[in-house]
Amino acid sequence: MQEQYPFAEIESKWQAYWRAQGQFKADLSKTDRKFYCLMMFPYPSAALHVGHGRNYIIGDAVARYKKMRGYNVLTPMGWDAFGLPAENAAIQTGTHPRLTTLANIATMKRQLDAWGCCYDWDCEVTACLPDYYRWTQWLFLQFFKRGLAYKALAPVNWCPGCAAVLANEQVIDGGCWRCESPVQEKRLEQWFFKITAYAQRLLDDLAKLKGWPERVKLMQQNWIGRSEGALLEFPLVPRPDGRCDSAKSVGCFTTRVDTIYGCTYMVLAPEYPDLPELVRGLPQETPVRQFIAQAIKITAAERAGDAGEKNGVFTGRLVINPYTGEKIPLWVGDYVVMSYGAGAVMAVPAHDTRDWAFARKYGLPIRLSIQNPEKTLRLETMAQAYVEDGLTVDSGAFTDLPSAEARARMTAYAVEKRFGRAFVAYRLRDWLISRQRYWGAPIPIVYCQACGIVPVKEKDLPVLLPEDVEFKPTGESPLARCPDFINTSCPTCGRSARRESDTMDTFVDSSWYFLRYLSACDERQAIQTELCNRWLPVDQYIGGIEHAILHLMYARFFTKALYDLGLVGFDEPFANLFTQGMICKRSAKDGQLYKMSKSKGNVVSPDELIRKYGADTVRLYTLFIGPPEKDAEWSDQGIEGAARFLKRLWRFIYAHHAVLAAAKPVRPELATLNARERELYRKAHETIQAVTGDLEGAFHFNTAVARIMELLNAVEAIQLAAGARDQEKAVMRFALETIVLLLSPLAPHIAEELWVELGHAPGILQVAWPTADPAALARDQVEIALQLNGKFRGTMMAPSGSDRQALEDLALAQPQIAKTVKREQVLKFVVVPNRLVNIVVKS
RNA sequence: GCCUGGGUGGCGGAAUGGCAGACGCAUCGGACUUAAAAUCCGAUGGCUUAACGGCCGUAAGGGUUCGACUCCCUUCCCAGGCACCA
Repeated sequence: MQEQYPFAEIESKWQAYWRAQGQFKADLSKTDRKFYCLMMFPYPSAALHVGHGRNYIIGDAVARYKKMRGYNVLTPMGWDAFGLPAENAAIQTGTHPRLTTLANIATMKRQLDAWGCCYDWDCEVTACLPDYYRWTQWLFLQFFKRGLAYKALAPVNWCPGCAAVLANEQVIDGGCWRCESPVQEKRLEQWFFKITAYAQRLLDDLAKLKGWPERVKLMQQNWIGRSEGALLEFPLVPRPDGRCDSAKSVGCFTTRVDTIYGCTYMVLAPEYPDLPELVRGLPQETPVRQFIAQAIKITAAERAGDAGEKNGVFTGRLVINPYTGEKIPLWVGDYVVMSYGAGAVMAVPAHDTRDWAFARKYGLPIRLSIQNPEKTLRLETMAQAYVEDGLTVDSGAFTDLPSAEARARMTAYAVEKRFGRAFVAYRLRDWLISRQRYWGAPIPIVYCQACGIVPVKEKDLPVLLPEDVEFKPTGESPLARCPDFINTSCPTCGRSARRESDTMDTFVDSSWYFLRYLSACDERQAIQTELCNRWLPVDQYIGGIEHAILHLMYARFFTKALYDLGLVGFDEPFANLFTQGMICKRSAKDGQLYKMSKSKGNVVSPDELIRKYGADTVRLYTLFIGPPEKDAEWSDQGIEGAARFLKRLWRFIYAHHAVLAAAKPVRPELATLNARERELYRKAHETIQAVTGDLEGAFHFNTAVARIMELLNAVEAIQLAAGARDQEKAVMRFALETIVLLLSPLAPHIAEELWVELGHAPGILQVAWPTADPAALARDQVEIALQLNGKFRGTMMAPSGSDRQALEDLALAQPQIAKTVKREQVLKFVVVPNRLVNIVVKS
């Protein structure tokens, strides 16, 4: 054993050992005590930085810990390898995305190895290779067959930066999730997955996800946005010019039917499909058309940013309030959203903030239909809408009912009179999956003049991405300009036809990869149902909070759809989810704290740090940096602490190597230990207990590392001499072995090496995780806190398990108490056995 | 605006009703060294005291309790999610 901690040498040695021994090869045939440990697979950008590392280091620590606890652990890794950055790089440099992607994968794989993160590489999947995307296409066809994939003309989010459309989930604050360009609304024909068909199940089944963070479930719940209400038809008053309308009524969705008697007008969204027809030939046609043109032009971001200012125009048409028979004006307004509910709202200005503002602006009537419990609302004195529930007033047969009851009875009335029904609206929209870009899985569809939209035959999959393509983005897929790709024959009639030129959103690729790991090399089928049913749901999923809605909702949707298709026998993919916080670093430019990213120029490369300190140091610091679910600031100085700790551990074992080697390998006998030995022995067991609790429960790696550091501090406080008693040597050896074992999931290389130096056979992962001995944890004497009227007044020692009376007597006998307090003065003793005595006296 | 988290030394953080500040970073002092680095030892919330000690202190204010960083109420601030969603 050498004096200096030779991290570089031992790290490559043990990495080779793990690989050679196949330490992380899962035996898929055995599923008793199975543990599927999954980390979100990375997008192969240029290289990993220490911020990415948190995910893999936590995952690796969990996998190693579970292995030592005797689980059959599956930890696969793969690559979310399709995506825009590689294509954008190709536009700039001319290098094909396939080449840069594969080169990046090689780099990142090397980095993961260097970190000591171990995976079963036999299960590796790479989303951009035909043997993977072939099955992504196959799944698309299954969805298509079931009507879950459809093409529709719809207003979509267009990102001018990426020259492609985006799904709703990919629009953040009106901008593109990737490049932050303001998103524009366009009407385009696009492919969608019918995720809304699963809205209710996605919502309901959140309750099943006991092992998910509450905030992630809440975010999904908000995103799905379920609202219960009623769908009501307002009959159209016939046109003044006597011509006919194709629609007889205008439907609207409301959650507040109870306010209907206060409804004084109705508003349509500018995009309302029937609107042009409704106004055709009327004097209002021109102003309405102008208004529509203007409203549609402004982007979603502008609309959101300008919330508050509401604009609209009268359509010249009237509708009839089906409850009152009253004729009310029909308006068009830019505050009504087409894609929610029915694209129309019944306006109750007295009881809705937006309607209030609109009515005030355009001088529309305001009528009170809900009274507050104090019955103090007067229209003349109201400064804003009263939006709470209350009691109905001036509501005909429904007057004087509590809001909830009014809603129930009014909805029932609508059903009875056949002008409405109860309805549930969701905020969730269908998932727009087509992208006008090259580097993705082609959508396996063919357009035939005669047969229309025709799916590619399954036996003809994959639809291969052509190699030689002009990448420049124009808003049309580069594939559309590739005649060899585009021109094909119809799978049904054989006549000449065109291929779909759009590719799939890369979130499609990542919605099922965790299933493919179980059969990565299967050329006959996408998913091995039996195997998946035995290994899933995933026991522990680990990834970033940024996917709380995006990937995590898409993957849940896919799993449910595949369940319905009979391809898997479970309907939730991830039983337990852990979302780690991001690693941030101050920017050298402006001193602000940013998420580590290449664009901010604040990345720290692991390569250099591993060269300087070793992988174990980087791992230990990454785990110690703070609570893993919270964001943390990377500190170049902080890592020194982790480095010092490992060096101290190494040096201590080096310095006592001979003594320890000479020690008889005996288990310490409690009864024969002296006080000092007993203390260290207990500390070791306390550490086992604490660290196990930290790893088992909520992944408190930061406190686990702190406990192990404490144990080393206690060890170092004892100078073990060559002539020390056998018992002392035995306790010392036990404490050191405990440190090494507890450290092995966190800093595995040094743990393997020191385990061997302590005289054991190689292969610490095969060693059982230690358990704390209750007898060793027990104490004869305990320290008890003394309080006088709740204020701390020192401590005293007492025999463990002393009863209340004994503790009271002992407390009164303590000099600092006896000085000022006599028993007669005591009003009350508060005794917490083994912890505290509080003496309450009259003050 | 609504919904979630948070706010503790110079810094990252620990403690979830019972000795606030574990562990680490930084800083200061000392040892070793010709010197420096590395390493080791010690100090390190504020005020006060010659000292023992005392008082104050977990965003602010109030409450519950023998006892509150922890529970409750009010306010402020920060972060995240949703947002003309009817």
